[in-house]
Amino acid sequence: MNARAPKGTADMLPDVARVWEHMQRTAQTLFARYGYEPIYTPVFEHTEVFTRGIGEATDIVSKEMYTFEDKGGRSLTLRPEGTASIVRSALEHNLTSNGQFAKVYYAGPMFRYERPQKGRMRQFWQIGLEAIGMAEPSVDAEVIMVLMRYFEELGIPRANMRLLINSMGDQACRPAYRDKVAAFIREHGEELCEECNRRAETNPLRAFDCKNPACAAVMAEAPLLRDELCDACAAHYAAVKELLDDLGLAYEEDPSLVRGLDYYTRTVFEVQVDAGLGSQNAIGGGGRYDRLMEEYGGPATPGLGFALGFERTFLAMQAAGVGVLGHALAEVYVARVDDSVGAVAFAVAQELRDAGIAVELDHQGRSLKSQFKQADRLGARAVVVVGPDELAAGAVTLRNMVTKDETHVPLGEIAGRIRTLLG
RNA sequence: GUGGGUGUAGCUCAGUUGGUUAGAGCGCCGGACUGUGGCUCCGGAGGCCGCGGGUUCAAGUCCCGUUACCCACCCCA
Repeated sequence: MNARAPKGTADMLPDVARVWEHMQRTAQTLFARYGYEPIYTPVFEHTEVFTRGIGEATDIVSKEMYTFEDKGGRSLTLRPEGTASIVRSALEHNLTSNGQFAKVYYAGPMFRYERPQKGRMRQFWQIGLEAIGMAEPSVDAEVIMVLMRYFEELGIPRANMRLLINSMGDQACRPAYRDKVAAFIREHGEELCEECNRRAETNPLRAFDCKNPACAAVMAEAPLLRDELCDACAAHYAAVKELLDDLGLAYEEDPSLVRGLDYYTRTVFEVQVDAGLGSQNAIGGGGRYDRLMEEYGGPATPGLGFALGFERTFLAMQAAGVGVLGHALAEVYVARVDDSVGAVAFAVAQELRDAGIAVELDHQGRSLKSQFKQADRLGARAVVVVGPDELAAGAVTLRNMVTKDETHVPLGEIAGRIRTLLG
């Protein structure tokens, strides 16, 4: 058989899995300080959760989804992102009815059928956070703040990151603006690439994202949504910026920041880094989606959130020199001198483990020397040597691996002595 | 979907103009130290040289195909 993980997937071996767990622990404690609770939703959903939520015309829906039919004939899709599922779940369980709100976070794998490259996988991991049921600008500021604090807590210096923000407008002002951009594109059709011309019909705002220098030059002259926002959106955007200023959080306004999911309204943001990600640059991003729950047939319910990528965040951590986590796999190693005392060594190890101490021991009958090497490699601070000589007197030898002191310890006192030694 | 690069030990890589037993470093196991680690020295295990064809007296080395991975385009986390 083919013993290779499928294209675009990767095994997270212990060295990396340790980092993954560190990222999740960090998220748990930080997010809890801001009042967010964990939530788990299925990794697959009815396909329309994504087609309706993310938008038919987006790249994700039009060409990147893992969609399949199950044995009952249902069309299901492996989640390409997290927000749609969370909002669907909030609607299903009425989490935000009668003025209630939900502040939740999740972590897990997402799936998109794309050509893999640096910082891009078909199965990739995200941590996301959503605040649903609140429309106030201070919620926007809070969510953005949590995201920035999270990266900092992982060791990515503020100086390495760039926070970009923009406003996408709402139902009152975006449609008119959209038409304006479409008209602008048609007007300059000959100067723009084929793709951008097509965008005029499907998703005009995406033309701002085009990396073609000629298109970028033309689009720089296009009308900006910033200048077309309705009063309510302009006020909201101004309030968010003021709050970020008050928090001392530096940001850049980027009128070309048009994120690739249709559900965004008003505030959108993205965190970019310069080093480590190859041709990619975003480690996290998000925005408001005040119309999404309505799209699912629910009541008008505001919300916003962010998502960040494990793989890319890890790359950014490594670029900042903090990618490697130390690991002590055992606090204590129980060594046996020969097979005659193997059962005693095994029992001693169990006793210490029951006492809450991380213990490793040899199962394969290796030499004492090799057991000490192993103890050293695992970072054990003490070794309990079980040998026939001391055992005859009802004792074992306890070696402090740091000071090299060795003492005989009666069998019944091992756990206590080790606890003292470990401090 | 398109383009470029690379596939040799667990890992990182050497392998001269094709020449017969395919190497190094790290890691692993053992020994020097007859019951003891981190240093040093010595020894050992471990290789369908991605896969399939072809050229040749001879292919890890050349040619064709194929596949995998990497990187880039597109777009996103």
